[in-house]
Amino acid sequence: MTTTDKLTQLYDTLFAHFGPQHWWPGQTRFEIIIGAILTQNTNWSNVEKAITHLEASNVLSPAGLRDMEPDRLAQLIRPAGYLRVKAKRIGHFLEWLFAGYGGDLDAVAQLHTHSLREELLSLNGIGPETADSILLYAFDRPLFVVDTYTARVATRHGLIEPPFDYHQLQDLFQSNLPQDVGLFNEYHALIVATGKDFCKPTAKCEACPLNGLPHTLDVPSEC
DNA sequence: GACCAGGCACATC
DNA sequence: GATGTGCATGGT
Repeated sequence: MTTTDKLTQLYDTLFAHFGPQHWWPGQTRFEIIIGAILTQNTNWSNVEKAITHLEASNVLSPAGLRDMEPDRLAQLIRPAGYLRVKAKRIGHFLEWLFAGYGGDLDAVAQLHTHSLREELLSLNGIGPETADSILLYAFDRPLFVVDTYTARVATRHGLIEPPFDYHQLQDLFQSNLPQDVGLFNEYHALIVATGKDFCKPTAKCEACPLNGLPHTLDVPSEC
């Protein structure tokens, strides 16, 4: 069985079980970007609370957040955790957005994928996963988003052998699947759904829909 | 009360 | 270069 076959089978199995995920759970480009920063190492339900606060305060826009006191921003996003860290990270992004693009995300969208990725990665607080989430979900660029769930699923199903880094795991998916924004969108969302429900750190994988695939390894007692 | 959650930067060895 | 640690809140 080729890697492409395995990845396709994995996707088909997850899609059959979970159905379409309709990601990203955010309306606007800007909201997706802010959500991508807020969800760093954080449960999405906590992020939703923070975003609700921003919406209720009518500041969920580039200018709205730029004009806000850092302390006040930190308080509004408090439920998402790491409030001071994330307030700073949002500030760094806004500083870049206004300094280079007048606060206009449509202008940012004119950049080529590689240039935009490099610019995002140069910002303090935006690493590979956050950058790729923004590129895929806010700017429709065909990049596969790798997160802890991806690493866990791929390892447990023998798709990659540790140790590996972010790029190696990303390359596994990108080199063996069609470069399709819709596919990458859904695939990552499905992996997250699996992670939330089944593929836990010390997990009980028994009921996981991926059990029974030819490339499923023995369930590890500890991962 | 411990563990986990859609990371990242920085210090230290 | 690899490994460890701080950052913070809320659900299970």
